[in-house]
Amino acid sequence: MPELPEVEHVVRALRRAVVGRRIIATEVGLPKLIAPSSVNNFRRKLKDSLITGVSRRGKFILIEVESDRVLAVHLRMTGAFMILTSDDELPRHAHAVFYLDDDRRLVFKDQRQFGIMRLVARSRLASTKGICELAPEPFSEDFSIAYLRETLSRSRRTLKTLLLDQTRVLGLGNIYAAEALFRARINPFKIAAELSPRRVPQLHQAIRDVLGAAVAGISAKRLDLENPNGFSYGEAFERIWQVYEREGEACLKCGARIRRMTHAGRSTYWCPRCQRR
DNA sequence: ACCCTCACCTGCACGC
DNA sequence: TGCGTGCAGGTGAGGG
Repeated sequence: MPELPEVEHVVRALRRAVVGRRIIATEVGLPKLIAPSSVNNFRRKLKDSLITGVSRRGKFILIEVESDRVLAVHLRMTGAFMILTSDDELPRHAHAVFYLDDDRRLVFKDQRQFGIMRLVARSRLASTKGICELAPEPFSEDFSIAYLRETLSRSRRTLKTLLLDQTRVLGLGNIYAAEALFRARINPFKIAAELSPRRVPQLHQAIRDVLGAAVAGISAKRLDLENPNGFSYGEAFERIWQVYEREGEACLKCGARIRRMTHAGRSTYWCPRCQRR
């Protein structure tokens, strides 16, 4: 489910919940989750490790453990962490369980089984495939207007597709890509290289605004991993969705009917009046 | 190098 | 009730 703001929320919640805890034992019920590592190797390397920090790179959650290793986790569509006490029942699709030294369990569940976990040496993280190709963090100085202008100018893909490419623009997914384009009043089917240079700053600002507002909106909900009930991502920041899942509804800015089209395999929503070609 | 389509999975909502 | 279809917030492999 998650795009960068949701991942950031999980990182903060994990930080509160597990930093300083030691992993006593690990169980993995879905070997492909941690492939190509073997389950035995994975368990052995994590055994008795202190969790020293939790950070993020793009949509990867980085759980730092002793002996300078990092557990890089990607939630993909349906991955989620939760904290259980020793007598809570395991939820469906719980594929990895980390037993902590305070009698709680950190559980990774994933209905669609797309999520991945890789235990890598900290020194090799930056050169790890899947991570080394990622674009600059959207709130870093490296993600500048000049960077975006240069990136757009080199692509003949549509803006919608380009915004979903994590090696070009980091952090957006299908919802926030649509929201950012709406906010910038740019048509999703516009060829990236053909976007007028004077509109690049608007798009740049819209990307940061959408991601920033979502991070703030989720953070204000003060959700944590110990109380997963009642936690629906959609619910957490639904109010800021202005076009996503609003096909046929009136545009909040101009009243025209929001349209939806399948493009590059994904639903794309836009306002035909605010976001003319 | 680029870009598209499909594949990876389960589950849910919908129409017949 | 069941069954088929389409859809879901992500990405990677493989092909043109």
